[in-house]
Amino acid sequence: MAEKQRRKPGETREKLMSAALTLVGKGRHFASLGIREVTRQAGVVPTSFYRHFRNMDDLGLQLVDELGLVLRRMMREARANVLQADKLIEESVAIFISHAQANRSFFLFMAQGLAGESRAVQEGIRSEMRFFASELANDLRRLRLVDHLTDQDLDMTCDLVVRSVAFSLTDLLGVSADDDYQIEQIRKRTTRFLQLIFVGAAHWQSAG
Amino acid sequence: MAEKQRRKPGETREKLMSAALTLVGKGRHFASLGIREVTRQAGVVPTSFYRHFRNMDDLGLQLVDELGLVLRRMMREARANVLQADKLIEESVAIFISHAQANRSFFLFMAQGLAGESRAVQEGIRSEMRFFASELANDLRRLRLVDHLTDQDLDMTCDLVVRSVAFSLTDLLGVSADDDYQIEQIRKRTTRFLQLIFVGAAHWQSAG
DNA sequence: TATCCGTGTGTACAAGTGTTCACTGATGTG
DNA sequence: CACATCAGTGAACACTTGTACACACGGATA
Repeated sequence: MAEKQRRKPGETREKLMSAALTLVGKGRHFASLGIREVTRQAGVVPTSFYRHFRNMDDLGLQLVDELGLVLRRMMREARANVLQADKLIEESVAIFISHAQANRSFFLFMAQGLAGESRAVQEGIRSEMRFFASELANDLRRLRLVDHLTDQDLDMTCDLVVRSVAFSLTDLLGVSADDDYQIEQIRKRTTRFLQLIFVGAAHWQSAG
Repeated sequence: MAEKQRRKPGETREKLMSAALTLVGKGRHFASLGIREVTRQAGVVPTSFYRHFRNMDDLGLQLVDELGLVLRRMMREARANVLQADKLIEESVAIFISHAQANRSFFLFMAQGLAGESRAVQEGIRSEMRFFASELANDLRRLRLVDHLTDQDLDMTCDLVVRSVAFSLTDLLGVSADDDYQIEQIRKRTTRFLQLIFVGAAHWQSAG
């Protein structure tokens, strides 16, 4: 009989969460994962699951919280590294893509969750995106690059930006992680999307 | 013992496909559906499934084909109804939303499939979206509204338009089907997104 | 008319599922 | 030190799952 493994507090919890992410990273959809499957991947007995989560939806919700941390780290890096305003879009997109690659499973989970089966997870991810968009709006206001836009129009613009980038996720995650050529294409295309949007924003007043 | 039910050819096949859609419409994720579950919903014995599909992925692929038909019907209606160029965006969005409501489960399936678990379904949906975008580009070219754009830039613009609309799906399908207020908000927001994009396209030359 | 084939049916089975339960040992607290 | 709590374990449960098989029937074909 195997000995009971005593671990650092919270270690099994993390193992379970990252086991779920691993399975998602292997191409499975989060909605199709089962408790036994996840515990098996985590190298833990099925009953341990209930010590940390009530069910898979619960685990999903806690993953969303961690996703929030990943996004905040990304924002921080972007703020620190994007120095010249004229390269703002290009560099931001590059940072986004490198984060998406470094946390592939996480972003995969996010893309899945947007149309997922748990309403709560769905709402959580949506809320993270709203937060992201509003932070972006604040940054742009601070940089005084968009003074001609009303707050409302700026919010809309940032919303569209975040959506476009999020959609690029589905492109990015659809290609193999080391297909540099394809990834470069996606980077370029996303960059041009954002440039197009900001050109629109720059002339919005006259058209609105 | 129940008599064997003789049905029109292809009837059971359709029943199975629409049973899957029904379950999706009830909030389930396609990736989590099982063969028995679908056959149960269809009122058919499990073994019948194999007469028409090899597995659930196969059924998904055939749903994608039908989705293509829905999208083409939508395009046809849009071409027939959008008469005045100045209302082009508004009316197109309105038509899209009404179709999305009328075929809620179908579009739900589409939104799910974009980050789904079957690579083939994913690619199929992506391909439908590309087709949609290229048709849109052709229409715009024909209307001579965007003569200043290169073909490539027009394609990019249409790609962005289609993505933005597709993303609105996740908003739309997230609210209750009879929440007219919310739906109206989504309609307005999507319309403004597209207007912003086209303002960008209109000034793209000078900025490109 | 005889025959084949497509399609629907019931039965069967091994494997996997979520969840409960009672048990065990380490850890921190009084 | 005694003890409650937390977090791990294995066994057991009733149930569902995918899939195989043999069979039945109606319509098309020869």
